Amino acid sequence: MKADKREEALSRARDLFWAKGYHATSLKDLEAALDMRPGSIYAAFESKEALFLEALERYAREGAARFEALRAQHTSPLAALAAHLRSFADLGSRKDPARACMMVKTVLEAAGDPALSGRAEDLLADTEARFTAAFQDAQIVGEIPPDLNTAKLGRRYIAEIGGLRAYAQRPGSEQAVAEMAEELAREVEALRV
Amino acid sequence: MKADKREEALSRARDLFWAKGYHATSLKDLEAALDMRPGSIYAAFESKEALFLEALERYAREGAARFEALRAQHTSPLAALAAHLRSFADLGSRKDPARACMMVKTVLEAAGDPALSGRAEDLLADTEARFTAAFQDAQIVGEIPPDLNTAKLGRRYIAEIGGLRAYAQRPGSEQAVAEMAEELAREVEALRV
DNA sequence: CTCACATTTGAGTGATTGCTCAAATTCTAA
DNA sequence: TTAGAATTTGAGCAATCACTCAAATGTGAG
Repeated sequence: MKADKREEALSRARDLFWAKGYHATSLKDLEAALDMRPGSIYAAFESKEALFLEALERYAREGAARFEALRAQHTSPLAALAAHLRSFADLGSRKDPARACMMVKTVLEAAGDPALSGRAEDLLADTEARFTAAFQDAQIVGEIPPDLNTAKLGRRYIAEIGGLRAYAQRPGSEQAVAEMAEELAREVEALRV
Repeated sequence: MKADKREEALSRARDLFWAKGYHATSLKDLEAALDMRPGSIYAAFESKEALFLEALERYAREGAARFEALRAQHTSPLAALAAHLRSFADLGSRKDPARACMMVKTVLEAAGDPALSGRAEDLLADTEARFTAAFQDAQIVGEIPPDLNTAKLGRRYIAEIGGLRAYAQRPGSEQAVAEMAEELAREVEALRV
């Protein structure tokens, strides 16, 4: 299979799995979404589980890239963290497959499946580490008080985003989500000395 | 089927569904957990979906009762809201089937199934309304400033709990969850005029 | 105890699950 | 143009899914 065709298929699989979750997505669904027959799917990806894991990996990588892009365009680490929160303000009006985070959805759905939940947990830990690193950098450049616990800030930050995006999954929450994203961004900015 | 036997079966079903989610729970699993044969399950409960909905309803009712009990034992509405947050401090050491909220898990897992996600959304809205009402009462008795938006406070409060409990689902989070619950409780208390 | 009724049983239903593989098709290079 | 390799096809596999129902068992009244 050609490399870009494979990427395209992986994107579609990511969208399907993100929207419906692992168990509710059948191979019939995947066949239709990827426009591939079972044999081709199993030739390109090892199994439904392996395809899911690769799609999840891709989802996490894209999210990390978006955050790193914000870090690159903001000199201030704190400004990047605030901008990242503000990027969820329009969560309600996006065409995304789901509003909640695919890693969080996986940890909650696949609690009994170590291969899936374990990988999702690791990817969430990586994500949290990136947020914590940004708070550390903010502390190093003197943006936030030196006595603040950056690990605690990172945990709180990722928990806050998880809560916001799970809330956003509820219908009619668009306005509330926009307000809450702005409120969270201001709270991060209020850490500035 | 005797009434208390039915209640017992419903409790076990709630635990199984709460732990594994709707799709990952098979009728075989339920037969074993309830110690009932398929015919009896279908005689007592209409279908797997109806059983799940009744179990979810029960979960929500129990959660509401716990919060109302806290409200009854605290004269101060704000103290009840803070105590409720502190009740999640030991989330990590409990024997509960799962650490995340079953209603949130359902909204995220059953996004494509209106019967399930719709009911879970409604129950979450009820829960949010109870929190909002507590903030309103706090405002009425003059515990918090009269210019605060209690609907906003209620939304933020339930989103915060959702985030905390989803975070708690990750392994090794016990200590962090205890700290975060305490931190959230103090922030609610800090609203006091 | 007996009988009528209510409940439980579990083998078995058709549908669907993730997945396989021989055959058909497409691609590559000489 | 053509032979050989690589890929795709889709009918069909065994296993499992949610669920049914005739038969067995349990229950309460007389």
